Order: sequence, then C-alpha cells, then structure tokens
Amino acid sequence: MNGRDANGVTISDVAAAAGVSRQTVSNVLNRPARVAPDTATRVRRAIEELGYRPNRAAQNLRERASRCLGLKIPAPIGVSNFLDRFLYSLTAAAGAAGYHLLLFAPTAVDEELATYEDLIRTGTVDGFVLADVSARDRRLPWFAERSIPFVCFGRPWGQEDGPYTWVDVDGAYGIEQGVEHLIGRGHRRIAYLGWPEGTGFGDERRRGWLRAMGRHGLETDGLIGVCGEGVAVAVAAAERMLARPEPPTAFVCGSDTHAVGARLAGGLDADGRPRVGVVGFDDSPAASLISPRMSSIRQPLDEVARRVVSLLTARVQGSDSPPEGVMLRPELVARE
Amino acid sequence: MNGRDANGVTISDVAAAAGVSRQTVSNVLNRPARVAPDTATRVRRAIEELGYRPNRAAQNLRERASRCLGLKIPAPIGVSNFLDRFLYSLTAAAGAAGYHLLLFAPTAVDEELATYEDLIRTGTVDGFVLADVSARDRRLPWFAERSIPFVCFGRPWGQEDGPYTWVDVDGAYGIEQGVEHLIGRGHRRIAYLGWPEGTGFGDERRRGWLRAMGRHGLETDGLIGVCGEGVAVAVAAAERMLARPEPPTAFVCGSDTHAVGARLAGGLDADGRPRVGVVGFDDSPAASLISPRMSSIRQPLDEVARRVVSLLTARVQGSDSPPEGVMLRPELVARE
DNA sequence: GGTGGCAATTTGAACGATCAAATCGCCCCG
DNA sequence: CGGGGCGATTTGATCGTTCAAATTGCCACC
Repeated sequence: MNGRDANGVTISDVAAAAGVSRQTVSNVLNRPARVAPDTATRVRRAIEELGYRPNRAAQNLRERASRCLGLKIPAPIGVSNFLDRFLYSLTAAAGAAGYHLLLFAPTAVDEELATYEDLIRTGTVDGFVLADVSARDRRLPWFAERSIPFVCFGRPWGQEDGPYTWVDVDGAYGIEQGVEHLIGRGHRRIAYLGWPEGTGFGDERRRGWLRAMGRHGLETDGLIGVCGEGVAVAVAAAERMLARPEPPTAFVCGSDTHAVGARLAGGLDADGRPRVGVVGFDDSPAASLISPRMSSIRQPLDEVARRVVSLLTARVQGSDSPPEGVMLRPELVARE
Repeated sequence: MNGRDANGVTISDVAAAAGVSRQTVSNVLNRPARVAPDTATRVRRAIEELGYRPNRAAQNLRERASRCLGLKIPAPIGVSNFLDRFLYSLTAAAGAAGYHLLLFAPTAVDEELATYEDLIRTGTVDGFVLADVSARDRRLPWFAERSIPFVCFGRPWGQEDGPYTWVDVDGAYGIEQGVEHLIGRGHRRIAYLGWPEGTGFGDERRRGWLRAMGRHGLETDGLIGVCGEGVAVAVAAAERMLARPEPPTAFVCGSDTHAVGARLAGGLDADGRPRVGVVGFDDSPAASLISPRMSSIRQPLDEVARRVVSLLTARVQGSDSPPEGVMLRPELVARE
C-alpha cells in the first residue's frame, strides 16, 4: 500500500521487485522450505511493499477448486432465527478452514436440482452443506450418483443406510434430559407436544420422551399432543390437553414454538409463576420472549458447524474416506 | 449428460465435437449474432450432448470479476430473524442479477477492515453489501478512499453528506402511520418506546412520532421511554411508564422487541384483550408469539434487496454514476 | 580438474475462458 | 477477371497462478 492502485499487483510484479522469478515468489508463499532464507525475506518484503495478494480466480483455475461451499438458503418461515445462528457458526467454521460460504436461492422448486448441478459443473462451489434434509430427501441419492460432495446437518431419515455423511444432534437424548429435569422438579404427568409423525427428527424426540418416561415407569397414555407450525396452533393443542380429565403438569416439547404454546396455554398463577413446567427445544432467543424464561435444549451449533465443515472439506479435497455419521449431544439449559 | 464425467468438459471439447473452433463456441454463448444460424444450432447441440458448462474460474480470471457480492454476517443477537429474511431477499435478488452472495465472518474486530480489503484484492468478491451501518461508520470513508464498491442498507447516519450510495426505509414515515392508526382507534396518550439516542434509525423513528403527535396537537411530555436490547428491559421500561400519574394508553415502538415488552407490561384484561394499544416495527414473526398478534410496520425487504443489488452491480461494473440514496416506504400491517 | 550430487532457482506449459486481429470464402462490381 | 467489401470463422495472445522439468551454482570427492 504505497498509494498506487494495488489491485493490479501480480506475482510477476513482486518477482521483478525482488529480483527473482515468479515461481520463487510462489514458493515463498506455498512451499517456504524450498526457498533460501534470505531470498524468502527479500521476497516477503517485496510482497509487503507492493501489497501483493494472489488472485483468487487464477488460483481457482489452476487448482480446479473454488474454496467455496454452497448453501441453499430456504425461504424464511417460522419464528426461529435458527438459520441465523447456524449460518454464523457455519461461516466462521468455513473461514477457519480457508473456505467461504456461497449462498443461493433457486427461484422455482423444479430448478433446485439444476441449480446444484450448475454450481458444481461451473466450479462455482466445491460442495454443498444440506441443512434442510427432509425425510427420504431425493437430493441425497441424486448427489451420490453424480459424486457431488455434500454433508448433511441432520440425519438422512428414511435412508439411514445410504452412503451419506452427516452431522446431527441426538434429539432423543436431549428430550430425555428434559424429562429428567421435570421429574427432578416433582412432575409426574409429563406430556410431549411436538410435530405430527413423519418428520424424522420430531419422531426421534418423541421416542426420547417415551423412553425416559418408561424408565421411570410413568404413564404416557393420553399425554401426546401434536400440531403443525405456529404458536397459535400450539396454544390450541396444549389447551386441549390441559382440558382433559387428568391433565399434564408439564410439557417437554419438540420445538420452542411448541413450548411457547404450552406455556401460554398454561398461563401464570397469581404470583406470576407458570402453572405448567415446560422444556423447549433449540433454545432460540425467541424463547426468551416468554417471561419467566423457559428451560430449553440447546443444540451445539458451533460444534455442528465445525464438524460439517471438516467433513465436507475432506470430501471436497478428494479424501475417499467412507461415509460417516457424527452424533452430537445437546445440552439442557435449565431456567427457573 | 451421457454417463461420462461431465465435469471436465471444456469449450475446446465442444468445439471439437461440433467441428468448429473454440472461439465460435464462445460466440454462440456470448455473441450469438456473430454466428451463422445453422452453425449455432450445431454448436448448441454439442453443448447439450456433452453437458458443457463454462468454467467459472476461467471466466473470472479473464473478465477480472467474480460476480460475487460480499456480506459480513454479524454475530446473531436479539430475537429477530431480520437477517434471515433480508438474507433470503438479497440472495434471490443477487441471483436474478447473475451474482452470488458470499458470506464471511471476520474473527476479530480489528481484522474486519483487513478482511474486506483481502476479499477485494484477491478478487474473491466484486463489492460489498453493508447491512449493519452504524452511526459515523468508519468503514464508509475507508471504502471510498480505496474505491471499493459498496452499497449500504441503512442511511450513513452522521455522514449523510458523504459520497455514499444507500437504500433505506423511511422509519419516520412508518411510525407516523402507526400513530395515525392508534389515533384512529381512539388513543390520545400515545407513548414512544425505543432505543436510547444515538442510533440513527432509532432517533429518526422517534422524530416521526414527535411529528405525528404535533400534527394532531397531542401531548408528548413524559411519553418517551428508552431501553437497550432485550425483552426483559423493554418490559421494565414500559412498566415504569405505565406507573406514572397519567399513563399512556398506547405505544408506538422502535422495534418489535420493544413492542413485545410494551404488550407484556400492559397485559390483558379479563376478556383477553390487550390493555394498551401497541404498534411494533419490522413485523418480525417473533411478534406473532404474542397473542393476539400485534400491529407492526413492515419494511419492504424484497424491494430493498433488489435496489441494493441493482445499485451495487452497477457500481461494480464500473458505472461511475454519482452516489445515490434511495428511500423506500414501509407499510403498516394493522391487526386486531 | 573433471564429475556427481544436491540445493536453489528458473523456464515452459497448462488451467479454460475471451478479446483483438487475422484469415477465409463468397459475392458484386468495374 | 482482378480486387474491394463483408460476413463468418479461426488464430494468437492474455488473464495470474502453480506444477513439472530443466537449469544453475556450489561443494566434495576421487
């Protein structure tokens, strides 16, 4: 940076300034051991003075890699800023690994696969992070056939035996922790409120509840509630459950949205204390809208992101390690 | 796609298959008028059969452009999924303009400027979207000195006279609409609850309230409340205001977080109706956690994103049009 | 003093695209 | 029948980097 336009500084300019060839400059940067120490310092000084930075397009062309990971950004639905948080962790993890995150949004649903293919074939990205894996997601076999590198956040439900690499959080374990927490606070009639059957992760969380309840010999009949997205429907579902003859005294929930619904349905007593115990899932900041704040099960998003990036970059770089699933444990954040 | 590995298909392969030179293939794609019609169809067939897609790195190298726009993803704070929503609009708008969005997260604060510079100098991105412009943001003059293309979402508060290009939403106008709405519902003591002075957009929203109140000759003394981030502090601030001798009957708020606080502080009457009127800002889905749902002022994020992208791509492509500010109008979403 | 070996450095080629200039083929006109 | 003009196509050079192979210089050893 000496006032001149530094954008046009190439490796040859540096080479000329340092009185060496361009390859030596390249070696200083990429294979320092090959270069004599005082040559290296001379070159480094020239790099510094000229403000040289290697051109990414040229590197990408030569290396046949873009050092970009692609992520489809889904249409924003729901209240959670889950994606916000994961995106941040993912971007940071990618950066630490020398990669960037490249976002795209296919315009039409039937364009989605074409968009993925295009990004790979043009070399715009080296691989994909799939953060929105649905049950029997048809993208997974499609990618595998074309040997397009990808890693899922979330198990490939319905095709667990496929040769897929994923990172996920053990939702059943998390819910079990939630049940234990409520039992510890004296609850015995603990209900589960979550999504209708069919979402892999939702079903798993429900199984976690069943297992924990069974371990303590607690009743589960009539204690399951399901509803779709949205606080309003969650409130209605929880109200129906509370209106039954032997209502639950607490809820573990498939999501914070469900949990907010349960809390609102239960209401507060005269002292401003919640009438029902509630444990949510995901520990979204939105859960803090409810006062007093709810307990919730926190997913280790930073760790998830790091593992996703490390698995994906390995595959991108041609490591033909076998498909691998990584399961992480969530953590109960207990609040008053 | 005929079973062979299509990732290695180059323009020369297509040329050979079609019996023409590589430049003719290039012309078919980029300058169709130069090519004889039947040659063009022959080439297009070859492209189709081989599944050719031009290599992005090679194009970028040659064109000296990456067709990527950079966006720093801020650490997730607060309950809003504002960024989620804007990011989606921005990605879609960029895609429509032939660009991609590239995310990055500088690790340390003092690395931030260096990160920007690096991304430009290496040619990783062509320009930046600044979605988190703070008052007297030092990045703006810094970019301008280096003629780094950028466009702000949000006015450059404190340096409005600088040569900066921005797109923003007229918050004062929005708040005025909110006040009118509350007046229409019979309210006269309408308070403003928002951020402490010093955030440009917050101050502007407060001025909008003052102006609308003044127009109707309504009292404003003692009707201003301020607090920082978070629902809890917002609740406390609203409670203090409601405890005064002549309390407000309604609040217009600087954000949905403030609005949720006001609503929670006001509480519900015996019929489940809110005791105070509330208008929020930003119409975030989090606002729907409150039941009945609040009115809120919605920013036209799709339009903002389109304008940002169109201004930025123009600057990136070397148009030396003068700096330009675009002001858009928000819209009141009135709810029961 | 010639030769082998080795470390340090340089040269040539390649990555895959596009621009600019050169070439080709054809028709028209004097 | 030769040359000008024009549309269609091709050739050569280039973008900035890195790999592989070639070259240089130096020292030790016989």
